[in-house]
Amino acid sequence: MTAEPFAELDVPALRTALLGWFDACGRDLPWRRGLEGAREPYRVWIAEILLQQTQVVRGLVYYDRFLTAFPDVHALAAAPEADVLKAWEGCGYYARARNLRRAAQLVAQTGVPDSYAGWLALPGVGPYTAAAVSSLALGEARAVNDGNVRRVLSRLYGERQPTDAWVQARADVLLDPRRPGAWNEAVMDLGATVCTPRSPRCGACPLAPFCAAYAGGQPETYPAPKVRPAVQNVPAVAVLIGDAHDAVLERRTGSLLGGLLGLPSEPIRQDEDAPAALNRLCARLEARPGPLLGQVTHTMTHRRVTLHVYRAEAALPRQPVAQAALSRLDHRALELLRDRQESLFAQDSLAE
DNA sequence: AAAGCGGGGTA
DNA sequence: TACCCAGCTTT
Repeated sequence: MTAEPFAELDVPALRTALLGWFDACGRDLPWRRGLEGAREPYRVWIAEILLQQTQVVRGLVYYDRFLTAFPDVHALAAAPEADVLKAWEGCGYYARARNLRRAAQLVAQTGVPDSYAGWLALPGVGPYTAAAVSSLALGEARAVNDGNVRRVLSRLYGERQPTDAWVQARADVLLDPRRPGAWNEAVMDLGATVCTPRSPRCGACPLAPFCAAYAGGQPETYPAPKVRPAVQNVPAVAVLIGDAHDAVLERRTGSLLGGLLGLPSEPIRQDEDAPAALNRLCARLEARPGPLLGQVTHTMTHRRVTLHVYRAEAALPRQPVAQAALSRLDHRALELLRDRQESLFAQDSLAE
């Protein structure tokens, strides 16, 4: 009973409808400079990495900042990792920035890839990004499969549980081989501005006459929500040595916030309390523990980190906070001291 | 195949 | 609060 729309779909008419809408209503975005199907590869590449799991309005801000700091692939390849992470600060998923820099070093040596397969071989470039860059910059007929495409096709065909392979197969069939780059941009623009997750604007949709979910009357229920793992609590202690402007910072290793700097910290283990973890941390640093400044909690998609922030004293080198790439969590921890200093200052002012 | 990885917007 | 965002890598 499902299925048949796929067979019955008038693909040429659907292409005409969507590309006509795109030519009239498509978004004007800074990485869309140049001829259709022949965009500047570097600009498209940076945009596609930035936009992975990141909404366009946010990506726009970082795009300008990043291209100003690293105008071409050679500038990016030559930059220290810390500079690249600083430009990425606040954008999340920091492995993207580290992989991007590594990939730029490869491209600077071997040249810009000239095919889907060549792009796919670069670190940080998966099937989506390789399809996007090769269609937009090289004119290659590769269909992208992202969250927008998944939602649009789920509704178009009335499939509530679209698998990755299911989406890719339909996207491959629909892709207009005469305008692959424009087609990919059109589906994504439709998903971002019309065929939105919660309240789609079907009255403005060029695909409404073709859409199974629209015909069924409840398009907003497609696709079914993804099941997500529960958020885990991660308690930890951190020490602030120095002040809010110059502090002892450590480079975080591992996957969580890896590559960023942050206040020295230790996890609070199952069988211990915060003071015990503080003592272990101070022993490692050869630091003298001080009073509790407060707690900060930061929720990410899959982790809720609660940091107990203490003062400490130690003869360790401090660095300027403004030049370091920090997570939101560490910025909040530093604000504990900033707030405290300001309130002390306010009291001093009142006393005079 | 599933988990892990940021941070913020939206309803 | 729940869900999502121009996904990729590792397990």
